[in-house]
Formats: sequence, structure tokens, C-alpha cells
Amino acid sequence: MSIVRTRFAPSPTGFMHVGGVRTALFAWLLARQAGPDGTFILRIEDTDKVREVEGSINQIEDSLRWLGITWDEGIDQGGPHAPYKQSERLEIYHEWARRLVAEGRAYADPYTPAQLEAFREEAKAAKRPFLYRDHRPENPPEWDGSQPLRFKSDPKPYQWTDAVMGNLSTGPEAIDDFILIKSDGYPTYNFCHIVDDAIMGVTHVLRSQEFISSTPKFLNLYEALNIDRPTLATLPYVMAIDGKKKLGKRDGAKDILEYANDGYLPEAMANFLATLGWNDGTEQEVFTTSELIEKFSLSRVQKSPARFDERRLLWLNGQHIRMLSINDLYERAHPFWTSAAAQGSESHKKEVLALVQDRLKTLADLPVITSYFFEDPTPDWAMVNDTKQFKKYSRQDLVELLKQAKTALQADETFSEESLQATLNLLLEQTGEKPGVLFSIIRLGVSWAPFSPALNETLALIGKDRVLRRIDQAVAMSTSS
RNA sequence: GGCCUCAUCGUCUAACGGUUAGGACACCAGGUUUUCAUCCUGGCAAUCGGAGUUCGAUUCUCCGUGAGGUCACCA
Repeated sequence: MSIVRTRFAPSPTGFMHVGGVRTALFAWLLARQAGPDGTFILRIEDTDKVREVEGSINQIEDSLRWLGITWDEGIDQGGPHAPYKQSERLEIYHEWARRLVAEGRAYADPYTPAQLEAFREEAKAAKRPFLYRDHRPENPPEWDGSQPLRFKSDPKPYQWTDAVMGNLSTGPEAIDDFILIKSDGYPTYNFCHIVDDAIMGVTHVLRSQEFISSTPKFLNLYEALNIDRPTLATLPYVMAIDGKKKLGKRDGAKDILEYANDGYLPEAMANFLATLGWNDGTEQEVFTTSELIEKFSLSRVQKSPARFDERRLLWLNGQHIRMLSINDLYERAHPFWTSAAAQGSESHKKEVLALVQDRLKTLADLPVITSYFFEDPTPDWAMVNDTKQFKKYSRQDLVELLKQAKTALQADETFSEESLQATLNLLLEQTGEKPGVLFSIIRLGVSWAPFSPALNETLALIGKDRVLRRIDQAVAMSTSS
């Protein structure tokens, strides 16, 4: 297998949202797929000091770690091409820039911002695209670092192959003299990412759609620098579910770590993001992360943008929760228990988890679906009023049923799942009620939860003493609300 | 405005030029002798429009239309 070196190169301008994370995921999958021949690099592109947001780097790292995206070279552990933070590599960019100047392929920009603005206005008024090279100075001043350094481009048509988009082409009008080094001494993305990718031996560059129109400029620069270009792969946007725009922070995109707090599993998120714009050609929908690594391929990535549908994510999360072992589920459930539940014993918590695992869609559902196993709920007869099975029943009828149930349950000596099943069935015959009514009132009277596992299992786990006590409480409270 | 890209159910998507256009989410209806956000069964629902090539276009070509991107001392 050939060497694969991919990188994720975010700008520390805030939290990570799903679009950015997906780009990282695809690049990571590609590297991991190559096994020992694959390397994934985390590089920080902090060349815009104005937009930089304090703490972003930590947040980016936390987000990647949460998803299980590990990097082999990067800002914290270093690597053969350290440093991996662009603000610490300025000397390198200047060296490469000086080389271009010496070769006559870069020059100082003599115009003031106001002059540039005038050129732009002029182009706009004439309904023409703005091209700086239309104003390329005849005799540019010597570059002393106080002025922006521009690339002297060589405009011509290009045709190239993108691993996702296929054959792409543009005319010479797509090429312009862009800025290599800003007047503050920092390089632009357009310049430094190319230098770094070359130095770091990056073989596949994955990035999202907005860069497709600047690709010809990059191709022109690769030629000027005389470096081989890597495989280019353009990923389609992730769009907001209701919008026509790409998902961005301004459009309400959520911090990826919010999903962790909301009880989503990282492997479900990885599954969701991977299948947002990629599929393996079969009808498989649920993938483990190792299956993703094995099956991912750029050639099956979609060309058109996909919408971020949280309902599908929710469904996938439920699927992945069910795939967890009880021990694994137990480990991940820690932050989500109610305080009463947190004090319960490990074995009891695991019994509860075993009972509710199939019904969990997120770990954040844990409190509402399990609290009554750990502490007595407060009876809330309003819930009874809202249950449609009870439409034709008076409060008194229902209280009577609860009393009969208590008598029957009291007589159940073993109180196991099996014996309770028998007890409940017998009670059904004795009362002549429909299961929908009898079991619902018992269930509510004991749990006061909107939903719960099978009744016999639930009662057995709560235990006889507590079940009887709760029925008494339910009856006692029946007149007060 | 120039240039570039994209276009199958509401959503994510499948379909060597030949299929009743398949699957999944969501939704709806039944079922699982309790609720249910689990599970099972079933249902609803799509090839943007027009030409052309072909015996035959979702698929290839062209022209429209629509959507998005880009034209920064942002990435």
C-alpha cells in the first residue's frame, strides 16, 4: 500500500461545528485506512491574528479527541516537521517567499488600500470581475516587508482531476496575483498551506467546496514553486436542514461538543457524518468506526451538498447505544445519572441499564427513564388525565384498580419477573379489564414516568416493598390533585 | 456581472444505457395479550424542464431553469 499523509488544518477562530469535523473525519479515515503507511497531521493555521479566538485550539483538540480522531503529528506532540502551528513557522514562509522574489515570481504591492478599493469599484461598475493583475505595477518597489507581497501569476487555462468532483477546468480569468505575505508579516492561507503541505509530505488535500474556485491559483503556485501537487479532494457542503446555505456558525451550527453533552455517542456521530455525503454502495446504514475505516473511499463521496438531519442522527445514536455492552454503557452513562441514581450501587445501575438500553436514544434520556428505579417518584395524577386509555374511567375506578393490584401483588411471594407475569395475568382475569387500562394504571402508579420497560420486569427490579409503598402513595394522593 | 460547481422520494442515498427507480430516516396504519421514543409488518413518497444520441436514457450530449460558491492584506 502506498504512503498516505493527510492533515486537518483548522483556523482557531472558534468552536468546531459538524462541517469542519466531517472534513477532519474523512481525512482521518483515509489515513487510518492505510494502516502503518498512513499518517494524520493536525496543523493549526493561525495566520489571521485578528480573527483568532482564545481557547479555540483546546476546543478543537477536545472535539477531535471526543470523536476518536487521533493525530500522529501535530501541535502538542510534535513530529518530524514541527512546529505545526503556522505562527511559529514564519521564517519558513519568508524564505520561500524570498525565493519567489529572486525568481521574479513575486513582487511588492505598491498600492494603498484606498487605491485598491477604487480598482474594485471600477470593476464592479463595469460589471467585470476584479483582477489585480490588470493593475500589475510596471516597476514595483523593492519588497521591504512593509507592503504585501504578491504572487506574479502566469494566467492560463487549467484542467485537473479532483478525487471527488472528477474533471474540473477553468480559463485564465481564474488566475490572479494574490497576496503571499501580508503587510503584518504573516502569510496568507493561499501561500502557507501550499508550502506546509509540500514540506510535510501531504499526499491528499481534503477541503470543502468554497476552495474550488481558488484551486487554479494554487495550481499556478505549485508550478512556480516547482513542487508536485497532492491529490485534491473537494468535499461538498454540509447544509442546515431548512436552509439553502452551508452550515456555519452564524447559521446556528452547533458546537460538536454540545452533542456530547446531549448524550450522543461519538461513534454514532462519526457514522452519521460519514454517511452524510458518502455511502459504501450497499444498503448498510449502521457502521462501526472500524468499518468506516475499512470501507471509506473518496470516489464514493457525493458531489452535491447534504443537509444535516438530526432525526437521522438520533436514530443512529439509538442503534449505537444498543450495540454497547452493559459495561461499556455503564462507563459512558456516568455523567447522565440523576444524583439519587449516582449513589446507587454499580450492580443495580447495570441492572437498570440492561432493562432500558433498547429504549435509550441518547444518554441524556437516562434520568427520565430511570429515576424511579432509584427514588420514589412524586405521584402526578395529571398524567393519568392525559392518558387516552382512561377516558371512560373515573378517578374512583382507577383507585379501585390500584387497590386490587396491591392485594394481588402483596400475595406474590417471589416477586420475580416470571411470577409477576403470572400474577398480572391472573389479575387481568379477575378484574376483567383490558391490559391497556390495568397495566397502564399500575405502571403509572408505580413509576409516574412517561414510558418504561415491560411492567413485570420493571416491578421486579423496583422490588416488592417499594412497589406496595408507591401504590399506597398513589392512592393517598388521588384526591389531592 | 465574469468564472466555477451541483441537481433522484420531505431528508440521506442506490441503480455496467435495459429495474414495477431499491434502501434508510421521518411520517401514517396495523401488530408484538401494558404505556412507549424499542421491535416486527405494511403504506405514502422522487429521476428540475426541453431537445438530441440510442431499439431503449435517472444514467451520455447540448440548451434552459434552479441552487450554491468565488471574484479579501479570511481561511
